[in-house]
Amino acid sequence: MSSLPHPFTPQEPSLLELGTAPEEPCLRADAARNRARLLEAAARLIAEHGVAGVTMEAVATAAKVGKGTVFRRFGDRTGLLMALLDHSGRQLQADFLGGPPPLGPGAPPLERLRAFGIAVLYRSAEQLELQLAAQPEACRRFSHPALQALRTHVTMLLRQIVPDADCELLAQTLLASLDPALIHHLTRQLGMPMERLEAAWVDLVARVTRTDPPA
Amino acid sequence: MSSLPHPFTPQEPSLLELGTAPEEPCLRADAARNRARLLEAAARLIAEHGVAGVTMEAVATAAKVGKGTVFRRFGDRTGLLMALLDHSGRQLQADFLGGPPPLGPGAPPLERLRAFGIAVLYRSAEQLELQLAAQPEACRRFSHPALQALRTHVTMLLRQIVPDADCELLAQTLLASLDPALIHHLTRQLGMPMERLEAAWVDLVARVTRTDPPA
DNA sequence: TTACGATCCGGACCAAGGTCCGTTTAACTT
DNA sequence: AAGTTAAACGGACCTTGGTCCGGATCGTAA
Repeated sequence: MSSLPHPFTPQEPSLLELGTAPEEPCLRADAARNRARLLEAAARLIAEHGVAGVTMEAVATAAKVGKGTVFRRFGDRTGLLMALLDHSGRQLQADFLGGPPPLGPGAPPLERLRAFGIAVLYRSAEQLELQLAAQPEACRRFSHPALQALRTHVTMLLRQIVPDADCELLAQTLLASLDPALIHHLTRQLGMPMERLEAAWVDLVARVTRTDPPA
Repeated sequence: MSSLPHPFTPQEPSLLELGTAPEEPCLRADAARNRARLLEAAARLIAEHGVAGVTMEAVATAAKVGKGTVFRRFGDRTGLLMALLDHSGRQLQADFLGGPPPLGPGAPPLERLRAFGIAVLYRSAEQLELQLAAQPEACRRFSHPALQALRTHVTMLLRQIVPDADCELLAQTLLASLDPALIHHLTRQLGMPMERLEAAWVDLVARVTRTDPPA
């Protein structure tokens, strides 16, 4: 894998200010320097050997730094990848918070929402390799036979209810809202009661299948 | 972690018929025997030490089998966990394919769809530990600050458009349909063009925000 | 400038996932 | 019953993520 041209080619001159330690108040001089070095090295490795080439040891070596330093700074491999991702993340964030319409303020909410989704869509389509590397195994869940069965079933039901819609993709969305990881996050980490999730599901189904656009 | 009672307590006597090699046509006698042994051992390990205790070597040892055998049979750790999950997966599948209404055939599609989501919801809520273990890192993505910003933004927009709805959860759903891994799956593995995704997003937004009296 | 404490660095070390290949064995043939 | 072959087995071996702690450095205060 990854012998084709990689989407992540650092053209920005000021890669050093990439992710200026958001949460950590102040970093000791050497720590900050090493952090920058590491991010630069990681970006270079990605450009040269693809995401697979970003081994913690390789990054450490390329940055002329000890392996332990990488882990102390970024926690783990995922943390490092996330830090790299943070850059474009903040870009998009700035765009819809203060940029020009229709993404930024000024346009009506509905229009902004449309533009938002499309922006995310295309941004994701670029950094796929990196995005996926930060979430190992992330795509296998979609091809799991059991899930495919669920999807087929939901698609079939949708076809009977809203024949005109893109039922495959609608089914994907519905199933995405039932993702175990999401449920875990909502109930365990955010403390939402199951009843609320249940109500939200029923409401979502109602909205999605409401079939009366009088044009 | 995982010192509390584990949700996965094998009470079923016939654990051996758990996942009877769905795709692989026929398994050699010894292979089938070892497969069963491995699944049994894995289930026991989970019950005793939680999912974290399910080390490939531990499973192999407990099943009195070589490590290589585990990998040949299940591919990797995720594969093994998936195989364990398959059981309840097939159960649910049978329920909505041939079970009694409202889940099974007999009820109107809309009602079945509602019941379906709720069933998945509660099933997921049980096997969380296992589900999550099969998708390492799966829940970290939700707490990532960049994603939180997106969510806040979408929630805010939704509040302006459909103030009566549960906008937080609606936002979660919308964002879930923009998940990078999902986009990758749809475009790369299923070959859908971006234009279709874009259209689906616009349609989804329209459906979700359609604000006409259901009553 | 010196002294000192907090912070950081480095790389040896460990555990666990994943690979490889020579050996064994089940299933089928004659 | 013996032979043949494709498949399965086992466990040594490699890689890589992650931990640990003695020693080096930075920032600061005197």
